[in-house]
Amino acid sequence: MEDSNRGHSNSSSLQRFAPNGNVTGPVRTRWTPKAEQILILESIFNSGVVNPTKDETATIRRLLEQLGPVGDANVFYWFQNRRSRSRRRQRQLQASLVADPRAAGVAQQVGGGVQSSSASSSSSSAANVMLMDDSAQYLFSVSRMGLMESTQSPVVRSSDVSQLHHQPG
Amino acid sequence: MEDSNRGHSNSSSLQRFAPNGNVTGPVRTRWTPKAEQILILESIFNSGVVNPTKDETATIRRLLEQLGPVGDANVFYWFQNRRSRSRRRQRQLQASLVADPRAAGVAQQVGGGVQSSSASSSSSSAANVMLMDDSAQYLFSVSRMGLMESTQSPVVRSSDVSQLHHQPG
DNA sequence: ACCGTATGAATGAATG
DNA sequence: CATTCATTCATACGGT
Repeated sequence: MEDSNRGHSNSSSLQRFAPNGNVTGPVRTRWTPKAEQILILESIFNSGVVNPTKDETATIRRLLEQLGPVGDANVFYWFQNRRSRSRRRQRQLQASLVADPRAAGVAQQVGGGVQSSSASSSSSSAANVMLMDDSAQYLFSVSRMGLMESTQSPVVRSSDVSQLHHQPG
Repeated sequence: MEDSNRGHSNSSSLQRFAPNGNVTGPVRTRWTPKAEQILILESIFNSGVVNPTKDETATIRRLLEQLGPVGDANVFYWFQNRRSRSRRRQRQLQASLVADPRAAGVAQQVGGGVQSSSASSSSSSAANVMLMDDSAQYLFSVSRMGLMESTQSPVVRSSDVSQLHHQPG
């Protein structure tokens, strides 16, 4: 009963009833990451892992899973969206400061800002380590688990999430 | 001196404090479009431009900017929400009249209702020109400014059909 | 003063 | 990776 890998549909708490009081509705299927999960994800992202490999994704998923139900697809989507949004913000920010140099310096927290190249999870190396609060312990767990070393065991657990495009409507 | 093309927060002296006098962080004030701005936006939307490209968005923003502070993001969000809600209302209306055929005929004004799915800003062509009130002058301005003539470089997408991951390993 | 609605903003999920 | 859709959150605003 490997219910893990696929995109997880939130099924815990938060029951939603139809506006007319009809309960026939299929109670929301979108993953809502918990605050701690987001913290972990952002820590990882900020640590330089902006585009995790398949196994890294699985590892991260396993980590997050300890705090609540989540699937590989969710993690994958999260990083994809994060990169995209990061880049967008970066561009907008750039444009803004070209248009108005006075805005320079304010540079509010818009995200780490992924390296422009095809940074396929430049894992270790010159990762721009930023904040090191409580969530750091999770990162340690990660490194211990081998996220940084991609020491993937030859255990092919049929965890091939290959096609995740078949989500129930 | 165009100080911003990014999501604009209302800068018109609307500082907001929590009811208890507590300044709860980043008082995120949201953009409140002026009546004339909404008129322009709806005119454009009704003229068939339901999904403006990036440069069209910039042009529209510039237009609106003459009536008050606004950013590209605001315009982007506006069209996105307009499309979404237009569709949603259309759906609900449909559902309603399937459920209760007696409701047919009332067909209240629920909005333009984007004609089809992939209507990627079918700008000119057979745009369903509807109302031609005062706001039409703005539209003329728009067309003069070249909103309809997206002189955009050929967008070649990498479209490498990224499965889940494609690591160079 | 509260409450319900309209709507700007954010983000997960998908598609190309 | 870019763009889009759907759903949800947050809030400005009008009604009672």
